[in-house]
Amino acid sequence: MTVSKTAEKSSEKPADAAKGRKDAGEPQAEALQLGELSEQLGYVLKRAQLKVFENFLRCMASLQLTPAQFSVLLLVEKNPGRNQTEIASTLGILRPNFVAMLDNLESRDLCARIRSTNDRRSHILVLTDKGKAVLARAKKLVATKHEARLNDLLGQANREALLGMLSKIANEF
Amino acid sequence: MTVSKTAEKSSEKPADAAKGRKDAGEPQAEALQLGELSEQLGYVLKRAQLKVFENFLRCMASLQLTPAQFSVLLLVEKNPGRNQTEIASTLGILRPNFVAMLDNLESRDLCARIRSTNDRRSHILVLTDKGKAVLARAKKLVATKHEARLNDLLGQANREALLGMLSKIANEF
DNA sequence: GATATTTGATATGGTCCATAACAATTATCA
DNA sequence: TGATAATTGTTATGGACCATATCAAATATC
Repeated sequence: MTVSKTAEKSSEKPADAAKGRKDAGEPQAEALQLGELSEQLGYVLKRAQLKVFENFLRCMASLQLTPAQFSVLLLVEKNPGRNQTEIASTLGILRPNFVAMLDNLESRDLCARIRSTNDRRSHILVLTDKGKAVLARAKKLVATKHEARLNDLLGQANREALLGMLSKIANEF
Repeated sequence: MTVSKTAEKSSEKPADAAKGRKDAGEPQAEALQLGELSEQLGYVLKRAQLKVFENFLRCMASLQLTPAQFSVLLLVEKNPGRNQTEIASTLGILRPNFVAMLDNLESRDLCARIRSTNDRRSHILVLTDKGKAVLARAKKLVATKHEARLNDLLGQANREALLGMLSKIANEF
C-alpha cells in the first residue's frame, strides 16, 4: 500500500554502470555497449513505462494516488453505477485483486460500494464528494505537471502520434 | 521460475467487460466508456507493454526465454568478460535479484560464471556455446515473428519513430 | 596493517498478478 | 415450482518481481 515509499529512491538506474563518476581521470572501466538491446521495442517500451510511472507518482505525491488508483477513479467517474466486476474487468484487473484496491479507496473515503437493489449480489461503485474533489485535483496535476512535461519533451504532435501507435499496439497486437 | 506458465492464459483482457457476447439480442449491459483514460499516456503505455511482452513470450515459447533473460544474453554476448554487477546494473537489475536469474541461465548451460583472476571477488560472465546458439535462434525468432509483426502493424517508418520517442522518454524524462 | 569498500550471495518483506474455493444471490430449465 | 447452474464479492494462497539489510571473502585506501 501507501504508494511506493521508494519512488524517489535508487532502484538501480540503468545506463549508469559507472556510478559516482565525476568524469575525472581514474581508470573507470568503460561503459557497456547496449548493442541490439536499444533496438528491441520491448526493452525500450518497458524502460519508458517505468519512467512515466515514476514521474506520475512524483506528480501525485501530494494526493497519494498510484496510476492504477487514478485509473479506477477516472473510470468510476465516467461510469457511475457500475459494479466491481465491470470496473475491474475493463481495467484488466482480476476481481480478487480489485477487492483490496477498493478497500483502500473506500477507507480513504474516495469511493463507495453500494449494495445494488436490482441484484443484491453486486456492489455499485460511485465516487464520494471527496473522491470527486480529489480526482479533479489529480487531473489538474496530471495535466500541468505530467502530460505537460511530455509535451515539452516530444512536442504536441509527436506526443499524439505516440499515443496513437501505443493504442494500436494495445488494441490490435 | 520456468518462465510464465500462464503466458497463454486468461488474465482478464480489458475492453471486454461483456464477456461471452455473440452480438445477439440479449440485454447485454452496454460497454463502459473509457473516457479520458484512453488519453492517459501511462495507461496506454502500460497496456502496450503488456501486449508486447505477451507476444514476445509466445514467440519465444520454444526457447523458454523471458524478455529479461533475452536481454541478459544479448548484453553478455555484446560485452563478454564483464562481471555480474556491471551486467545487472546496466539492465537496471539489482545485484541480489540477479543471482537467481544467473543461477537459472547457468543451470541451463546458457551462460557461465568464471572467477576473475584479476579480482577474485567477481564473476566474469560469458555465453556458453549453447548459449550463443540459443541466442542466435532467439534473435531470429524475435526478428521474424515479433518485430516483423510490429512492422506489419505500424509500418517500418512509424515503428522507428515509436522507438525513437520511447528512447527519448526512457533516457531524458 | 587497520579500516573501508566492493562483490556475490542470502534472507526477507512488499507489491502485483493469477488461481481455487466459498457463501450469498440470481438465473436457468426440467 | 424446485433442483441445478451461474454470477458476485470475497478470502486464501502461491508465484513473480522488486527492494533493503546484511554477510563473508576479497580488495582498496590510508
